Amino acid sequence: MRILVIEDNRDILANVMDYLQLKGYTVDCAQDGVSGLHLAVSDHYDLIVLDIMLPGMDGYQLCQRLREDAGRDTPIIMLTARDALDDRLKGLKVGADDYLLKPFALSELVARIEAILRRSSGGGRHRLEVGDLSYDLDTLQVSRAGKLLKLNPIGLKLLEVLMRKSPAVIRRNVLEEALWGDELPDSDSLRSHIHQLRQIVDKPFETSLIHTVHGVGYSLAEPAQ
Amino acid sequence: MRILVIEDNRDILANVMDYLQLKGYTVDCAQDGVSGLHLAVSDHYDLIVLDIMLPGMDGYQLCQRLREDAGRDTPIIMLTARDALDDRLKGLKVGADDYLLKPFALSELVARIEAILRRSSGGGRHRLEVGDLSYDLDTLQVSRAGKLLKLNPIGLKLLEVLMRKSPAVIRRNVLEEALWGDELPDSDSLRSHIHQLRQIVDKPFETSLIHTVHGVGYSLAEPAQ
DNA sequence: ACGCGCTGTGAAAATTTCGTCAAGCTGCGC
DNA sequence: GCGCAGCTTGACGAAATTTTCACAGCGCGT
Repeated sequence: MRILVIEDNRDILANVMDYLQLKGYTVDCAQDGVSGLHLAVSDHYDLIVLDIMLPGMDGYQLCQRLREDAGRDTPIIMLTARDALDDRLKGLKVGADDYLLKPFALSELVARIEAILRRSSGGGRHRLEVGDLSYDLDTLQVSRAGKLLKLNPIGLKLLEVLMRKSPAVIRRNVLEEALWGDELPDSDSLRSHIHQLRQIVDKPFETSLIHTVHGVGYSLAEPAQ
Repeated sequence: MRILVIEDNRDILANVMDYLQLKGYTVDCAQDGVSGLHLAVSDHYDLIVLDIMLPGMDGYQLCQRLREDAGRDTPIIMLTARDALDDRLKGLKVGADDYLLKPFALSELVARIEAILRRSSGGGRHRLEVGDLSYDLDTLQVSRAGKLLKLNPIGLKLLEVLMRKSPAVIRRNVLEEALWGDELPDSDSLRSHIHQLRQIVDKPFETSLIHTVHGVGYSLAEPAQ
């Protein structure tokens, strides 16, 4: 479990980091808002401990930008020295998951962290559905009409893009970029993968969901539309 | 959802009850510790809002007797006017799930209630369970089908991550990050550890819980799913 | 109808990833 | 220093996946 601690007071920061590492967490830190936000966006964390008062950018702004600009829903626990009601509410309103009043016991922080991690790991079930086709993004299980389908990593990625934008048509170059980024293969292997995907997703069933748009790309949609 | 509010101040009590009923909860109340405990034991509630300072029996005693004598683990949110650290800790230690400092906004109380209800419906305590596999995070004991298993530190960590997110698939790099943070080993030693973990967790039993997802990572789940 | 370019199809070749094992390394208690 | 447990590394065959290629068929403009 990776935790990011953003706190400008060196003493508190060192204490918190030591204790969390002792508890088996992997801990990174930042001492100001800007670098904290940068870390939070560029790397993956399971939870963020965020001080309100920070040089550069305060905790509220950081939280808000992380949620709204970057679209991350990483759980956040806020640390605040003030106990005014408005501050607590403001934190929750801006998207924090919990708060802790200074001074706090390290054991209490850990209790909060565990509670939040328990909550967030259980709740997030991401799933894509188009017609009778369903794709669980957590377990990577794809099924159609109740039947489980076995897909390759590339097949999964392809399907994800197609389902996300369904029923829109996706251009070939967009699909290729989604699969390979900038370093795309010499030959046109996208065709082979679409073919393979069809074998698994469409072939065993009555109706086809994957449609080709000549000269443009592919789309995934129910026949009704 | 049934909520029991134990609070001796009539104004606060009336306010809280009105607001909670407005939010769709079924609310009962008590104005002293003894009748509060009686209600909590004799009836079923999904959550209890408990004031610390009560005539007859204070909140700590009530909480403790509810947990230890009656064996109920009904979630409890404590209300305290003091913000001394010891009081908060004492509440959590005695078995409360959360606390709220007076004065508080009713909207905040509801937010807390919803968080707790979400949490308690989904989760256990300091123990992870998947199928017949169980991992006590306090004693670090892992057992399957009643048999105790002996694991290395790395094995434990690996298992913890896999069980926490079960039945989701965990990507290789996430596992590596969880084990080694940023300083990951030169070669692919994750494979060796998975192998070792399998020898202990899966090999001696009928069914396998650890599954590899080629090109992605690993998952821990019951075969049924 | 014709031809060119785009697409579907199938299979072999190339590459990557995986399971397994054994040897070597490190830190630690004795 | 010795032995031990835990961790890392490298090697190998096996399995799965991805790429490449050749060819047939189709769409579309002329």
